[in-house]
Amino acid sequence: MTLSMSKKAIRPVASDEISSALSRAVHEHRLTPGTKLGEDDLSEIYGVSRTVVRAALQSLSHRQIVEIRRNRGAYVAQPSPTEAHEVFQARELLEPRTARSAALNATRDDLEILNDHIVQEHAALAAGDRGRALFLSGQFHLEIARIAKQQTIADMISVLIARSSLIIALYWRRESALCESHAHHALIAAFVENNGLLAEELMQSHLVDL
Amino acid sequence: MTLSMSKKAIRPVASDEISSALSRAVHEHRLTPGTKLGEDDLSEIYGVSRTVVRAALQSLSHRQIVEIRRNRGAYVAQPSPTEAHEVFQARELLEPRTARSAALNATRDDLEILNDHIVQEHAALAAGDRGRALFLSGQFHLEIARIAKQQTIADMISVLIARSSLIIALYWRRESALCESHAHHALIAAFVENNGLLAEELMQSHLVDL
DNA sequence: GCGCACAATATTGTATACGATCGCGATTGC
DNA sequence: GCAATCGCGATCGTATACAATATTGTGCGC
Repeated sequence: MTLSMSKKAIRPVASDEISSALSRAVHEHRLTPGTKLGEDDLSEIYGVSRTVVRAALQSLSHRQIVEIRRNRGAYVAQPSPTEAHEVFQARELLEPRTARSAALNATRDDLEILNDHIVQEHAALAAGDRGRALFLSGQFHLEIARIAKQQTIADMISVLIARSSLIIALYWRRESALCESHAHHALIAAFVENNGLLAEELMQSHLVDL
Repeated sequence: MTLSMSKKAIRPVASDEISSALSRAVHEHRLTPGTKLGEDDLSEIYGVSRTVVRAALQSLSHRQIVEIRRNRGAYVAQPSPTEAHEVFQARELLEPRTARSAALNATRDDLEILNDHIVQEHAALAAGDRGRALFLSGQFHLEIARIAKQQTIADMISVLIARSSLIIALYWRRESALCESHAHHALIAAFVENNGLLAEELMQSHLVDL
């Protein structure tokens, strides 16, 4: 508790510390779909009042990471199969073309960052931290949207990635986190030679794989 | 006050009554970009406490309709030119393909609804209610996403349309609301004959026009 | 006359308190 | 013995109160 107090003193920032913490927990599959997120519990855990917890939960609910049922509380969302299809169809609409733009915009620094993502992902996988690997894999896609200098699209992709993580938690069976690495490597290769069309096609087939 | 109490009794629903009311006001250009939305003012106007007003404002801020500056208050968003481009690029990515799906899915009832939208839009325009015409024009696009049975994409388009309304309020000069009607009519025609490719192209050029 | 500093005011951020609603379990009637 | 209902506990929704921060107005000094 002393710790949380000191952290709060250091950080005059807002309540979305909590929402991003929860978001990350969902990304890393530390919170599984259907988990109840009681307001009192969270306010106890984070050492703040229910007011700020509610704000965080509402934020997550807008991003469809949690579902708020009136007078029932907040639960980690459980996307239906229909929603799952919708999410990946949306990603197929957004990401390939964004990858093309990114391939044309990518600077040397950008490539460095992307490579770093993959390195960290491998490290996490080697350490057995599958959740963190999954999170980094999502951040890789998000980074591409950022490189394409499309903040608006990046925001949309960000929520789609979060929902994808939930979908994976619900409907995934195979341990096919490895094949992704290859796809990501191939994407970077396309970026290196500024091959927009190739990047677009690679992203397309990468998404179809899922 | 008795009135508001009874209304509250009738409606057990939540606080997003306020957020949708504000959203609509923005859509219809009754609230212009940069307008300050004071919490006390709104709570007075709607006869509720600041708590619920804050929730509504946060909701709108997540949809980027209002911008919340810490300890400064909430203001109707003022999209930068960069953001404006991003919004329309995102719409160009999403809407043409969605229109194609919609053209293939559209039932007779759907066409009825779309026609009704246009009729109402013309009526509003004839009545000089340009704001309402603009709102209905946006709803037309949203309806297409609904017809395509893509709720996820529809949600994204919904926020893009809202932001488009802000962009129009900021950067529009010509009174070219008329040409839209023609484009929408042409889209319906493509829907009638289930011509997906035509619908996609029409939507594409329609968006490029803006 | 202008600028800066300080105080007063207003507005937002956070916490707490109270009322409403839902779920669950025990009790009672059939 | 089973089921339905009533009551209790828990949790959420809303309002209000308090604290922190920004803004504005005023007065003093230069």
